[in-house]
Amino acid sequence: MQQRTDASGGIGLDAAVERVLGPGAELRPAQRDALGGLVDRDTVLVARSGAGKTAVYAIGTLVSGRATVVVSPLVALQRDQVRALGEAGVRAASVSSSVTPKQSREALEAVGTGDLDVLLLAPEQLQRDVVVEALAAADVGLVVVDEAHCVSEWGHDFRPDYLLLRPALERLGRPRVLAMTATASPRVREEVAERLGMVDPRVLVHDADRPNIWLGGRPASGADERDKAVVEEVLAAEGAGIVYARTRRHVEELAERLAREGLDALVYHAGLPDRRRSQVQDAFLGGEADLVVATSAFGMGVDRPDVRWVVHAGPPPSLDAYYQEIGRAGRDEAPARAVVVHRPDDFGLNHYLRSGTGSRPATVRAVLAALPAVGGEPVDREALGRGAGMSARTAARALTALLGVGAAVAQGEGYLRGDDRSADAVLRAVREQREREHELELSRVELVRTYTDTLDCRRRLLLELLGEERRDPCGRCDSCDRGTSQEVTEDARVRPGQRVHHEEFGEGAVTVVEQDRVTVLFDEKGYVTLDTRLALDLGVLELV
DNA sequence: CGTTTCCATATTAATATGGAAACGGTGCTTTAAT
Repeated sequence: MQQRTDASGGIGLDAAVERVLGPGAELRPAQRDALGGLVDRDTVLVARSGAGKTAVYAIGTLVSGRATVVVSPLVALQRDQVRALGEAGVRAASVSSSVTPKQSREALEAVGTGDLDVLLLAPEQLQRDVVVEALAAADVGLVVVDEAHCVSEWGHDFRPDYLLLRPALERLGRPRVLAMTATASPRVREEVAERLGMVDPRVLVHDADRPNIWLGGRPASGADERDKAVVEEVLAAEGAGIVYARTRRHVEELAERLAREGLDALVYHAGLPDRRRSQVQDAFLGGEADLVVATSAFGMGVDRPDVRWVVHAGPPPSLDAYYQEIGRAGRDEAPARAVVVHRPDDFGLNHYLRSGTGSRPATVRAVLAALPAVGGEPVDREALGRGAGMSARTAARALTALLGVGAAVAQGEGYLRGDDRSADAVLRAVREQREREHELELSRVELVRTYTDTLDCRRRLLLELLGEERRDPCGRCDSCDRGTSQEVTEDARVRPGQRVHHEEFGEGAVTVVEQDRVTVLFDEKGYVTLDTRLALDLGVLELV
């Protein structure tokens, strides 16, 4: 174990850099940027995988001499992360259902005594009192939210504890927060910052583009045509690759179809036993297998440098998700290829999958009734569940909705009413809020259609969505190859970022500009793609 | 939203049609019995 040196308990920056990165190594610009000011302000760091995001908090932790808590979504990856941190000279451990209670207890004690630098855990752990109390008593200087896009992508429905991170952070005494992700559109970045309760955060964006990945799209009219196109793509591709399908069944079908063509494809989805899943992932990562057909479950942790291509058999649920998935290709920076084969009818599934259900009204009503009135004594989640006659988990889900409309607030270690609106008024507000979110989600699904159908430069469209303005066509997508990409002229009337007003949809910001279409993210309505000339000339859309 | 499955009903009494119902993706948890 290394000796701490200076008075604050931390070691110097140079020493920390050397310990984490190795002798003689230097910080990359992205890392230097992120480290400077890390202790002064909350930070959202968007940097491509392989940019050394882990080193940022490892070094930050060693320098500050205080403990760091890392919220990491997948328990299955935490063991590797702990090991990697250990090799970098950082004392790390994790708390989860896959370590023994004894190990968990010891890890929490070690944080308290300053004998541990980094503690990794899933967001669900921060809803357990033993965990939060131990961490609140310890000297935690930084909370890192890794794969921070999960806050937005998973929080709403799938893993609601992501939305309860904010009150958990309050209970820890609001340490500095660093949210890290490889890709996120400005909308997702804003949501992450807001959901985590960041105040005036720094937003650092580095190298969103992956210029070595060639982008393409192939339309198909029927299911058979679509699958045939996928097989063609795979047959024509060289090197290791991933086929993404939307359902487990489709994954299995495609694997069989590829087998008939003599291609040995491994199958990966969450319906397989854990043992099989790790076998497949290890085989792919280890290079014993070069072809995997998978659902979106195959993703985080797939860090093989020489993946040469990614083919989507059907549209992804959002362009944020699409960029995540194709980002698994070409990490070695050698040429790679990403093709989406799309059929109009397949968008229906994404509509369903993105629709989300939310708590039943009766549940929301019961939780609301169980909350103490304004000025009362706050109750914790367990008590809330008991009071409402349901599991703490079910209650927490409804609580998230109530927090979202201000009908509930977190105070200290518990929750209470945020105002004295009637139950009917609150339920109406919850329903309206859900409808707004739903509409926004559906508009994100439709935005994928804008990408698949475009004749203009695909990369420019994707990058503009991610908040990077580009004028010149990229030269490495099918539109550019075909010559249908357009130069953006200096006198273009709309550019990304421009605020606009639409007579029906209200205020919004231009997100993507194509040859003759413009996509606007309206504050209330979500993403809408319009015919630029028509909208502007008829006065339907005005520049603000 | 679209596809598949299931069952009832219809008639080419063993297969066809149709309409209703079910299903579709990501993972954390944790307890009890081997």
